[in-house]
Amino acid sequence: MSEDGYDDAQPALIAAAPPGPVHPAIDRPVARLLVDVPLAHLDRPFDYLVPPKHADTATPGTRVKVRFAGQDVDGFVLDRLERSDHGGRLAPLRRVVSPEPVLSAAVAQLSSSVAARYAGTRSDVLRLAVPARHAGVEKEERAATPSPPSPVDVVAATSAWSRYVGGADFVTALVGGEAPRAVWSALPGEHWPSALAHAAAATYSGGRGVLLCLPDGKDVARVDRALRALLGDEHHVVLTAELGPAARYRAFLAVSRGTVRIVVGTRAAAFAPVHDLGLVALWDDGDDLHAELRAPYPHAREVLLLRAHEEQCGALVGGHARTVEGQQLLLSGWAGELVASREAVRAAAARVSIAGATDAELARDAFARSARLPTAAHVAIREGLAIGPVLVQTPRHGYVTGLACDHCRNPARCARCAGPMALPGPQQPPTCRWCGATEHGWACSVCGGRGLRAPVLGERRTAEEIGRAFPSVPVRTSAAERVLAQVPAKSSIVVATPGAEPVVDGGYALVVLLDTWLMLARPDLRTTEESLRRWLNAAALARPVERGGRVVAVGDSREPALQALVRWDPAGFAGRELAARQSAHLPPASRLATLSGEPGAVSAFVDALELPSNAELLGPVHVEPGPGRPAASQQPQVRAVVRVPRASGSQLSRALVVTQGARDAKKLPRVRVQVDPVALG
DNA sequence: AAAACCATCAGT
DNA sequence: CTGATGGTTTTC
Repeated sequence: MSEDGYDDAQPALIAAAPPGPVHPAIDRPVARLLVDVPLAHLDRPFDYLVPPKHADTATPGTRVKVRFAGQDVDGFVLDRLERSDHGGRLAPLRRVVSPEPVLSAAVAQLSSSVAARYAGTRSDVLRLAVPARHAGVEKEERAATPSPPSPVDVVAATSAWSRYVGGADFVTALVGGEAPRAVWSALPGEHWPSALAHAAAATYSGGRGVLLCLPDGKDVARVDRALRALLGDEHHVVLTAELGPAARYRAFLAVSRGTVRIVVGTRAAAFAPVHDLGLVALWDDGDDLHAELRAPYPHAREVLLLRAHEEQCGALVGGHARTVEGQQLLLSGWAGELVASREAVRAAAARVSIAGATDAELARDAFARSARLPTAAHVAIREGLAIGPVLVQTPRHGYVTGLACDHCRNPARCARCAGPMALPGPQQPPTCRWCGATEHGWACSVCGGRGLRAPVLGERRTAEEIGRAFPSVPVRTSAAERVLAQVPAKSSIVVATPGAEPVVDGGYALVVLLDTWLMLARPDLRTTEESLRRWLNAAALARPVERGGRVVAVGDSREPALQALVRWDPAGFAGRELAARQSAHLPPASRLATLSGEPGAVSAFVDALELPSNAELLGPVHVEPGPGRPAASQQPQVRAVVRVPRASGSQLSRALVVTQGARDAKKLPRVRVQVDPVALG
């Protein structure tokens, strides 16, 4: 972490008092502030004179308005000083937007570290960190400081963690004001919202604040309920974007003012100015919802780890799966492992089996070809329904946009450029999504097959098929547009897309994972890791083996990720995956940045970069104008990739900032820089 | 977006 | 050598 320390030290303040009009002497008449402009070369403090009428309100952390380069811009006061080291004359502060100190010293520091880590600007980070002001909320009567919590049951907290080796010690350390750091492999069936709430309560009982980050609103709601059950209503707040501006600012103020010191929220909550932070926790850190979509694209895990480092607090990174980044934290010794014994894992897990979808099995199994459901899975559903609810996980509609060979199921690739094939319309021949070539006589390059199938049917179609196969059983669906949080513990079938699986009291009798081969066909760096994560998360919802719980994965039993699922071995898988990344020079073993934009800009950027000698440069290559933003510029887009060994990561980030700054100063076309992007196709 | 800066050069 | 000019850099 220390390699990321942001060195923005200013020269000593030796200059004489500012020339120009002298105000009646006020205490520290100079305000040092960050202005809200997105240009990299202006990401440094600027000094302004504080007029006497603002002497008491323009305090560090407040929002102000200043005249900057001829226009009115917003800024945050970082500090008040006796004198400035700026040679020229200082302009006066125009207005104090609000005397509310919304940018704490800790978060100001954090913003610097995050900007440095992601080669972005502090103003971009601050836009993510500090929610928009809502004047009405600010005027509301201050919420009363809650009465001290009823004594937290530390024994209960300890016992909630006692199934993990070192779990009790972890809780004790949190209570005692220490800063333990752990990568937690949650047991299948674990009621993890309670476990997180217990860790929070333990930290709180030791007099410190807590920050819990969850992937989505549904998970936040579950932890919110667990915290209410443990501490009542007044000791924590929920902080998510979906609250709306007023409620969000109200929750933020309660935290910023120190009224409330436990925060549960989604990725933006990672910046919440919790007082006396004692623990930061992140659930399911492999979920890509933790990656911010706006520049500089920080990942909640990295933000929280930087915070744990800077604010010297405990850290808990947990999930059913283990990410390679989590594995890296263990390998480097930064965090310790919080896992259950093999026996405890075996006892908590369901019996996992693989229903074959190999060539030979499919050839014999007519039902499997038509309904994607091998006979073994069909039988398992029938048996499962006899004792409880059944969950069927199916890849999202449109999850894979390409076509696949209907015989060997390998993704169909363009003969010319190896791009993915798609059907542009109902009566049209397959077309390459990269080069646009149409393919009238397509043949599979692996098995020679000539049939194509559109591989993803989506959860509705799957539900229809399953409904036909089990006509007497209610079939529900849960997917992105309509997510069910919970289903009753009755015999029924739930078809859900990954991440939208409802929970059920007592667990599912059976969890079926459909089309595992499809998830693995995605052309991305993290495909296998991500697939295993999704399977583990669904499989963790099944009952333990002694209560008849089963998991059936439809796929190829030779697939390593499926074998890791059968053995319930997320740690072993992460270890092997990290080793593979190390030898392939991929993150997190390396630090990698993508530079995208129009061709001339990207190559000029690359030429100007002062790369460390051990850097590798790949590309630039032409890329699809990503589906992300509408056609703002019809310019062709290219992408270059730069990577360096992990130890040189901060050097790379600094070089990127320098080049971006130089280009911004010359008003050259912008190049989008993404450091360690989550997806790299 | 506006001001300050700077190099260049025609006119003295 | 000076002052006007036009493009570039800075922005407190």
